[in-house]
Amino acid sequence: MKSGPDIAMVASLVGDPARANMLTALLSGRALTASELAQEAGITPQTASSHLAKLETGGLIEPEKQGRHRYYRLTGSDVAGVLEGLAGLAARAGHMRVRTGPKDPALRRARVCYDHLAGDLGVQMLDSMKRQRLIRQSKEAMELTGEGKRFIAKALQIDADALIHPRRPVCKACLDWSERRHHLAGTLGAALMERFTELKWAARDPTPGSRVVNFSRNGEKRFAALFGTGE
Amino acid sequence: MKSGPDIAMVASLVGDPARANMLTALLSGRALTASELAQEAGITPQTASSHLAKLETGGLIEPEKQGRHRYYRLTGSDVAGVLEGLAGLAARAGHMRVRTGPKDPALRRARVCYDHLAGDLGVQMLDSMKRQRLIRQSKEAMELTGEGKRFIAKALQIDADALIHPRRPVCKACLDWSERRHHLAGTLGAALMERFTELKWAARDPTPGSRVVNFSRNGEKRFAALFGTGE
DNA sequence: TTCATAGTTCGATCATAACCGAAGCATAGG
DNA sequence: CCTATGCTTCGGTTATGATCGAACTATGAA
Repeated sequence: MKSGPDIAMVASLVGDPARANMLTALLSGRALTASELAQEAGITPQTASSHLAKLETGGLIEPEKQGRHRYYRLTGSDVAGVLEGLAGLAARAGHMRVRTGPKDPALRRARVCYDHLAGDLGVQMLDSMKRQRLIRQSKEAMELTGEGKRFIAKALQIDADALIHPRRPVCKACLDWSERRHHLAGTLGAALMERFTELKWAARDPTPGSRVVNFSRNGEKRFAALFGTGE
Repeated sequence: MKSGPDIAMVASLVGDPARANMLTALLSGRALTASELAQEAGITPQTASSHLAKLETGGLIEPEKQGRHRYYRLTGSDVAGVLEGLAGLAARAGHMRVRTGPKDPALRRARVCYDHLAGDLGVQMLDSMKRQRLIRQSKEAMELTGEGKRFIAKALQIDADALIHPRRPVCKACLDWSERRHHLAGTLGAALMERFTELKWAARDPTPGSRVVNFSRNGEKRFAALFGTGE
């Protein structure tokens, strides 16, 4: 009787708190070992192993053997997209996890969303780029303008032509769960994030599963000079 | 320790097969009564009532009382988007539901995806519109061209300016799980689907939770004349 | 070789939640 | 009023699956 993809199968994989914690940790875009993920989820390695096997056969993550470690990563950005979508629904319904930790404000200010910048600063950046006409939003379409291309070349040494990718857009709006507005994804979003870390304006928090991005004093100033809100 | 939206909460709601069936039925865009949804999921009304209450407090569906009936609908197209995303992941991993029913081929040919056309014909239509330069896809951006505006006005009496909506794009690519390619969503996609039914080219299958779209003989011919593949 | 660490498999326990029968409200229509 | 229908609440049963202890395999280091 029933046909079509078995969405309950996939959703139930994400529906377990331990697995959801693991997947959220992997949203950082980094590959993590089985034990790191176990710690992240607050469970023993045995239990984690069982969960990871399920996630793997479910096609959500893929392993990479390296010595005696097994590194796991998300199988693609489409998985990340669905996870972010679920986060959006949860945030909209006001279903936050109760234990709000000390890192929460930092997470809301700046975090990595798979491979690009999200949070308050991420939203600010996209806003500013639109205001400065570096990005044009016509209807739903987002595009880097000529001025935008010159801007990223001059200020950040990013070649716009190098951003073109067969399977991924240059500019893409990504809904930010903490701000409930859009930030910039796509190859441009990824390139900018990479540039910020290269320039040491910002660095990912070193703790394994963390998505927090810490801006240096100088980096924050430079960032504000380019994308500041106080015009 | 943990912070952020509770994605496990939402995902586990979708993760139960009975609830997933209900949600999939609601993907048709129609509002369905509690008993229709119970039948759709193959469970008794008591059980369904409990599930529906959970989905409601989870913010995925909303009720509307009408006499002694309670009609339920999805709370928004963002919910539909996440459900389609999950379907995409399931299809990619090859996790189809085993019981492939007789309606399956019809479902793959043409179905409604919330409020627009999906399936083989939906993908064909978008392809054809691009080929005819009615829609231009620059990088990731999709836009209705001038020629496209004239075309929909002349052939289908759709006013392009009336499609502009503050919170919804005109053209939007939506991943099709059965074809693994994009079809057309957005206000234009919805308007086209509406036009097809008004013109009696196509009609939704009358059985409650069905997403199947049946084209009439004449409708299929007219559709092919506009968006046919055999050029 | 021996030891330590990373990860898995097995078995048993235990809690959650899906399910239905029966009874209880509410609305519509006589 | 009474009756039928749509839906919900309550209680008890049952099954699934998350969890961990213990034992096992594999890789690397000494």
